[in-house]
Amino acid sequence: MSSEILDPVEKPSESRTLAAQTYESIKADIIMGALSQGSKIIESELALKYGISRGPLREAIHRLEQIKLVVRVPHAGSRVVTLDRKMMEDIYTARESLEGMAARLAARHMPDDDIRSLQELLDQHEEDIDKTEGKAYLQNEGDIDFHYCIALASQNQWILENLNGELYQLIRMGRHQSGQAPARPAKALSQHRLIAAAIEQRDEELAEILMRRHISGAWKVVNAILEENND
Amino acid sequence: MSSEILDPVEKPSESRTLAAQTYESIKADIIMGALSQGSKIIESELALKYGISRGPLREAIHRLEQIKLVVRVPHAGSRVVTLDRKMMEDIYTARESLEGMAARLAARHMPDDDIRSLQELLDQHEEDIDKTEGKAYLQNEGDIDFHYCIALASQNQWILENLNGELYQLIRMGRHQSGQAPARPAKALSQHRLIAAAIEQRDEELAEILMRRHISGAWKVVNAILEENND
DNA sequence: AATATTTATATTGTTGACAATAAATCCAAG
DNA sequence: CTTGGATTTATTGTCAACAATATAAATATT
Repeated sequence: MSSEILDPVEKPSESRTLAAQTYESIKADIIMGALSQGSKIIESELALKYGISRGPLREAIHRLEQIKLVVRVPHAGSRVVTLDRKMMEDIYTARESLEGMAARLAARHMPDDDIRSLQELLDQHEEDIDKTEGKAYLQNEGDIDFHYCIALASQNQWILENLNGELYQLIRMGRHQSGQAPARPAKALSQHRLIAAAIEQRDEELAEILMRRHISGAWKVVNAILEENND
Repeated sequence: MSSEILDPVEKPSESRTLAAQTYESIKADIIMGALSQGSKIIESELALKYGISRGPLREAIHRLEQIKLVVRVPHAGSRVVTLDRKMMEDIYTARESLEGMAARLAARHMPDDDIRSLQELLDQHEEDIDKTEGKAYLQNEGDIDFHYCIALASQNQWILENLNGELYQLIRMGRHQSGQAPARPAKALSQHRLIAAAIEQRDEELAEILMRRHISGAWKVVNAILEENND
């Protein structure tokens, strides 16, 4: 269960359509901040930049609009989304709801072997924390790894797609903007272990409750950072 | 709070783009069954049918793909989605999670005036049930009205958009396919009243639990119908 | 006759030009 | 100066032709 699992279909960029390739490129540029929040997106400009025509670029932008990385108003144009506090709150609340349910479903459906793998993943994270103390980036990716495993184990396609395809992207973008914020890796790890244990014991109720607490706690930290930064 | 609230932005179709108009048309055709499940979508054919060129039609199809009414495979084409039992289960589960949270948030945020309006809406539904006994269609739309009000009252944009824009559409489509199935309007109404009461009392926990029970109960009914029909 | 290979056809992907709209600029009147 | 309205410009929306790909049909080979 490596970190690459996060980009599920990474076909050689040759075989995919231009629209799909460009979609991935722009998405990465937005998440990593190369395209900054609120900046205007001019189709002809970007088409030139990515070396394609406006057709496929348009398709890419529409897809980005659907996952809420881009805001578009007819005839007026598109901008990179601006992540304000309220939007982040909405996202974390939706995530708490869906991921709580995912944890419940994981406790119901996850095969024993996969639960063992999940716990090995947490062992790996523990090592990483000891070794690379302070380097928040890896911890964050590790954190997403764990949550992705739960979403996958829910075996609920809708929940998986919405968490992985939309909510996690927005949360990543938020992190990159407010300077790799979260961290507190040790506390997160211990909570992850409790959740995994609940799943192992097939305790659906507990798994859901613990996951919801975990995420609502994460939100409180993020919220504090957002409030002191600005707004 | 009339039924029209369900299509929030109904600008005169003149002012909108062709892509947007066509998107609405095709969406309606799919939901009402004019385009049947699993049928192939040929761009040039539909473009002719709706009297536009392939460009905007393509945009409409991409948007339909995003709300999962259409399944597309690159270079091969698109088909109207096929709602199998597993997919419906996933949808109802996601809905249970999100709408449970919406009920919780409604109990927290909904203004007193709106709660009164909500209860008047339920009075209206009661009259409708007495009058039009048996006519399931109105009851179903009424049911969606109630749930839409809750989603709106959550004041969570992400949850609102995903319930209203995606999940409700799929559920409507499912209903039209399996012949206006659900009904049981009296039982649904009494549950709606309990939920509204919990919201009125600002009991978040109860509102969430009642909503989840309500939806999981609805799923059991739908599931039974699906299993006897086929599969 | 069955299977593999090639050819043909239908359908999607991509492009550049054109039309329609909205934002920006400029000018005139107060 | 400021403000209101016309004019220009930049940008998006739409179209029709072309290229690339996958499915279907036809042919050849065992």
